[in-house]
Parts: sequence; structure tokens; C-alpha cells
Amino acid sequence: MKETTLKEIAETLGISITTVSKALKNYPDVSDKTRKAVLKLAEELHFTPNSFAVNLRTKESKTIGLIIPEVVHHFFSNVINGIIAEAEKNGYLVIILQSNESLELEKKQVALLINKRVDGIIMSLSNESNNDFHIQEILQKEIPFVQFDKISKLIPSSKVIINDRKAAMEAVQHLIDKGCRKIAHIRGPENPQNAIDRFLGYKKALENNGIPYDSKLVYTCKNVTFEEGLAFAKQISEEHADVDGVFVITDLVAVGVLAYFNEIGIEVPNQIAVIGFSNWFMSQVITPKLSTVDQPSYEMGVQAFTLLLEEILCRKEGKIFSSKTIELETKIIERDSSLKTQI
Amino acid sequence: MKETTLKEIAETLGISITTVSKALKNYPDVSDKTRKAVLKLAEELHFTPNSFAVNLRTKESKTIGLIIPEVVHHFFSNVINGIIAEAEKNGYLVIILQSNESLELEKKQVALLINKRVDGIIMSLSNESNNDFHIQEILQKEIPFVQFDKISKLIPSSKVIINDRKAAMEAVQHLIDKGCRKIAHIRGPENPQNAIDRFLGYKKALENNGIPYDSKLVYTCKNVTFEEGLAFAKQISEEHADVDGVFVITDLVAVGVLAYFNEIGIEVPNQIAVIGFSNWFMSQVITPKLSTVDQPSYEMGVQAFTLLLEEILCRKEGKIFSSKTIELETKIIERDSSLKTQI
DNA sequence: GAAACAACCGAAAACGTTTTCGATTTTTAA
DNA sequence: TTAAAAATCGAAAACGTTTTCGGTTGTTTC
Repeated sequence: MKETTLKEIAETLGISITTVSKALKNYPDVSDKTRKAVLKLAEELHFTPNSFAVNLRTKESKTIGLIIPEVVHHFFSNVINGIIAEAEKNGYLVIILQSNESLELEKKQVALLINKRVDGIIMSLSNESNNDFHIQEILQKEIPFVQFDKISKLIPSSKVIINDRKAAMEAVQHLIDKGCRKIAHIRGPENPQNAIDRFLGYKKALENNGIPYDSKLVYTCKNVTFEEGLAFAKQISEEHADVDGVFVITDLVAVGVLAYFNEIGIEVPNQIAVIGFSNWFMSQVITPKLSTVDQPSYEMGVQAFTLLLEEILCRKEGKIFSSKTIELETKIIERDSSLKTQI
Repeated sequence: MKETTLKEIAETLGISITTVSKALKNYPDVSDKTRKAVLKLAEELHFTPNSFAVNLRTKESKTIGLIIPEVVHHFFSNVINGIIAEAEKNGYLVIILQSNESLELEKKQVALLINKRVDGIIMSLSNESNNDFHIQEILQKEIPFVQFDKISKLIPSSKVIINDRKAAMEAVQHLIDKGCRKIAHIRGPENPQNAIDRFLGYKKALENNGIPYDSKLVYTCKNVTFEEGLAFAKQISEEHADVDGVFVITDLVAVGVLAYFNEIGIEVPNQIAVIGFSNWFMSQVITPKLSTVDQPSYEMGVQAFTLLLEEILCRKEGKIFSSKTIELETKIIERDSSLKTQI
């Protein structure tokens, strides 16, 4: 089960290790004759360079790390998909870790990746996270770093984002256009920038249309789950019988809202219209089909890796790197849950 | 940005690299005094061993590879979750690759992982795959290897599976118990063992109940998608108006079936009952709620890694390894789509 | 025929760690 | 006091690759 090495090839061919290595890497100072011989033998013996040795020598592993809050999540698994695909296309492999929305864990994961000496890190912050020490360490060690989705503006790095504020504004405007006048908002936790931005977009849309903002109509998720959707839908229907529209932080929660409304016989969309966010697959198969905001998740993954690779290559050449932010387009998906037939 | 090395510590302390290394690894032949000094300085300089060098020297990377057909899939992302969690608990990281159900790609991914010299590989085969050369290579190089979910019985390796035949039989029996007498089956592709086994379970259940098997009632998916669910539901309703139950290979397809039946006004479950497989999250939020077979996906991931680790450790000690198969329990989840109120 | 040049090759260092084995010092036993 | 045993240390090899730099041929030019 011995792996073939340069040394073996060199010895059977009666030449030096150096020449073998150069032949395989197409250095100009090796004759065609020996190059051919080396290539032939290498092929026969199924030679592949020992990546451990290559890593040590070149100080790079062609591996990147990805930290996300949760793998089992339609949005994130799509992003993973994009990152893996683009990474592979460029000869990189991806190590995936989960923070489970815990700052504690997130710190540990970062430490693990730094220890592994990955060539770069892509990350969506956990809810509690901000510009903490573990992030500082990444930056200070000049490890290429890209944030996406849940980012912190305080962290100077490349970012791939959407315009959450604008997208939320459009979503709420859509509800208003369909005739809603008293719109509740189920928002995400306090901390993450995108929860804040979506909330601001909600407020702005109301303002644009001369609808007074009422903080009692805003409900704040803690864990952003289906169950919270159920619970808040109950609260809304009990506390504000005249609400005629709900804008929900993400589809998973919105589906909970629909489930509750279905159960107690509140008619969606005519009595209360609902719009979600992210365009999860399930939103098109539930009844009524959920209107939502489409987020280009796969594309976000692709772009995140692309930015990371730029930084990796730039730093490798010793140049100073200046970070970039890419903002991708979102799109309102109109489905049944917001299409009131009567006003 | 220089990383601290053993050499640095050795020089500032005026001792040898050997001693520093031994002190850090608690070798017995270093005095308490020097050990303390080394530990203290290492702490101060934030020393962490260069993993590239460690890999080269120890010939292991504490990294495993995972190849699955598709990340964006409720079942697989749950398995990923279990594998990552258990791996991390044991000091291993996970590289994830997708085969996209393509044998071609799968071969490439295996080659990549072998090249990276991962310590082991966990894999769910693509539909086209069988005991091909790339798998042979894994076994022949004695790389620890575990199959799960879509396995090939021809490949001698550890496996984590469910009893698909039994589970399918129970699912169909459930339909029969609820009053179904003419049951269609939407099955998976020809090749994969679990599609075959579920089909056999379907047949067996009919036989057990004296219901004649009719091959015209069996529809075969190619890509196992929502859209195929829609299409086959249409076919079933048009070709066999008297079908009163459908057993579907997996929830994603079953949801397509429900969507079509909902659309054209076929009443589920009273007119046609439906049961799926895998217990996807979405099956509990659609209308009617989908009855299904619960598969312990997270646990499968945990067990898969556990088996892999066993093999890694066993081989490390040079012992010969004998593979194991773990079969996990499934459970029928009764929901609305199969609970006929009239027969 | 000498000088200049090109073409080809290899020795050796380096990457940073782990581990064997022999050397030295210190302690214990007699 | 001396011999044996224990405690402590370090030199060196090894893992397999990449790359620099100098050396040896052979070829061209005047």
C-alpha cells in the first residue's frame, strides 16, 4: 500500500528528485526526453504529490473554511451549494462548521479553522456575534475573510449581501398595494443587521404611504422558528383583530403564521395577507402559496467564494488588499398569500 | 505575522527543539521545571503546532470527506449535521462534496478526497453508482470507508442503513389498515438499493393482504422531484380513477402529488390517501399534513461517523478491520393525508 | 581555438514537526 | 567510594515536496 513518491520515480529512472519534480511541473530546464520518461512513469505508478508535503512547503492547503449558523436551512444549504461548486471549480475544498447561533461555539470554530491553517474563511455571523476578538484574530493574521448574509458593518472585510432594507420596503409596499392598511411585522432578533434592516424597511414603507407606525404591531423572534410563527400569529389575531397584513422575517416563520391562520379559519389573503422572505422551497407548496422575497442564495455562495479567492490571490502576491462589497438583487415573488381579491 | 514554532521557543529558552516538543506532549522524560517553562512560554506566544507539519509527520490530517448527492435536501442536510457534530466532538473536520447524482462527478470527488489524503470517507452513492473502480480504489488503498442511505450491497464496507423494505411494508400496511384497496406506488430510480427495497416492501404488503400486484400501478421517478410528483399524480388520476391510496418514495415527490390532487379537487385522504417517506419538515406544514415514515437522519450521521472512527483507529493500530452494519429504526408518522374518515 | 552562451541537471536547504536512540548527568544502592 | 540505576536531555533522521543556485556538458560565434 506504499504511495509512490518523487524519490521512487527518480531512483528507477536514475535521475534526481529535483529533475522529476521539475519535469512534472513543466519547468523549462528539463529536456523533452527526460520529461516524457518522467511523465510516463508517473502515470504508470499513479503518482500524485503528497498533499501534506505540498502544504508544508507551499504554506497553503487549497482548503477554505465555512461557518454558518445552521446547515439544515433552505437558504444556507443553497449558499453552501454555491460555495462548494465555485470552490471546486478553482481547486479548493470546503470545510463546513456550524455555530448553532452560539457565539461561544463560533469562537471555537474560528479557532479550529485558524489552527487548520485554511487559506480563507467565509462566514455568516451568529446572532450574538459582532466584532469580537475571534474576528479580530482573523483580520490581524491577515487570513482572507468574507462575510455574507448576516454581517457586521463594524468588521472591515469583503461582504456579499442583499439590500435588506430595500427588499423589506418593497415587500411591505406590495402588501399596501394589495390593499393592506394595518400591517404587522414579525421581525428577527435584535442584533443581526439584516433583522434591523428589514425592520427599517418595514417602517419606511409605512412612512412612505402615510401609515402610522405602531410598535405594538412588531413582534420579535428569538429563534426564528416555525413555532414562533404559530405563537405570534395567535397573538396578532387576538391582540389586533383588525390587522390585515403581516410581513414576516423569513419563510419558515411565515409558514407557521399560515398554519395557525389556517387552523383557526382566518382567511389568507382576504382577511390577512402574508408575505415572507427568502423564498424557501416549501413556500410554493403550502396552501395558500406564500408570497415572498427571492434571495439569490446560490449566487451569494458563488460570489462569496469569488471574493475570497480574489483576496487569497492578492495576498499571495504580497499586495495590499482592499475589500469589496457585492450587493445582489432581490425580487418580490407574488403568490396567493398576498393576492387579495377584495379590499 | 510570523507564526511561532518549536524552534523559537527552544532558542529563547536555550533548550532543544526535541525537549520543547516533548514538554508540550507530556513525555515523561522532561523535568517539571523545563516543562513548566515551555508551557508558559508557549502560552505567551500563542503557540499552536503547524498542522501541515504535523500532517506530514503523522500521516494523518484529522479530516474526513463526505460525498452526498445533494446538499439542498432535508434528509441529507440533517445527516451532514450529525456527521459534523460527531466529528467535531472527536477532533475531526469534514470536507463536503456533492455528486449531483452523477457517476462522473462522483468519481472526480473521490479522486479529490484521496488526493487530499483524508483520514476516511463517508458516502451516499449516486443513483448510477455501484461497485465501480473509484470505490475499489478506496477499498484497495484501505482508506476507512462508510456507506449510508444509498448503499451498494456489493461493496464490502461498514454501512448505516434503515430497513427500507420493512419500513415500506409498514407504510403500505398503514394505508391498507385505513381502508385502501387499490394502492399505487411512485418509486425511485431502478438502481439504488433503497428504491428497490421500498418497492419490494410495497409488493410484500400487498401480498400479505391478498391484494393482487399490478405493475401498471407502479410509476418510476427519474430525478425524484416535486415536478415528477405532480406529473405522476396526473397520470394516476387519469389512468386509474379507482386508485384509493398512493405510497410515494419520498416526501418531496409526495408533496407534488398532494399539490396536484389539491389543484384538481381530488380529496385527500378520503378519495385517495397518500403516504410519503423520510419525514421532511415541509410534510407537517402542508395541507393536508402528510403521513410519512420517519427516518432518523441526524442519528444516521452520528452513527456513520462513529463507524468511520472505529475503522480509522483500528487501522492505525495495524489491526485488520471487519466492517459493521448498523440498522436504525424507522417509525410511521400518521398525519392527515392517510386518515380516511369513510371507507 | 577560445570565449560566450544555452541547455540540462542535481545538491542542498527549507518547510516544522515527531520520535528514536544514545549521551550525559544525577541519584540511589552497596 | 564506586557501580548501577534513574532522570533528563539533544542529535539526527524522517515525512515528501519545492526552489535556488551552481555545475557540467554541449553548442555557437568570431
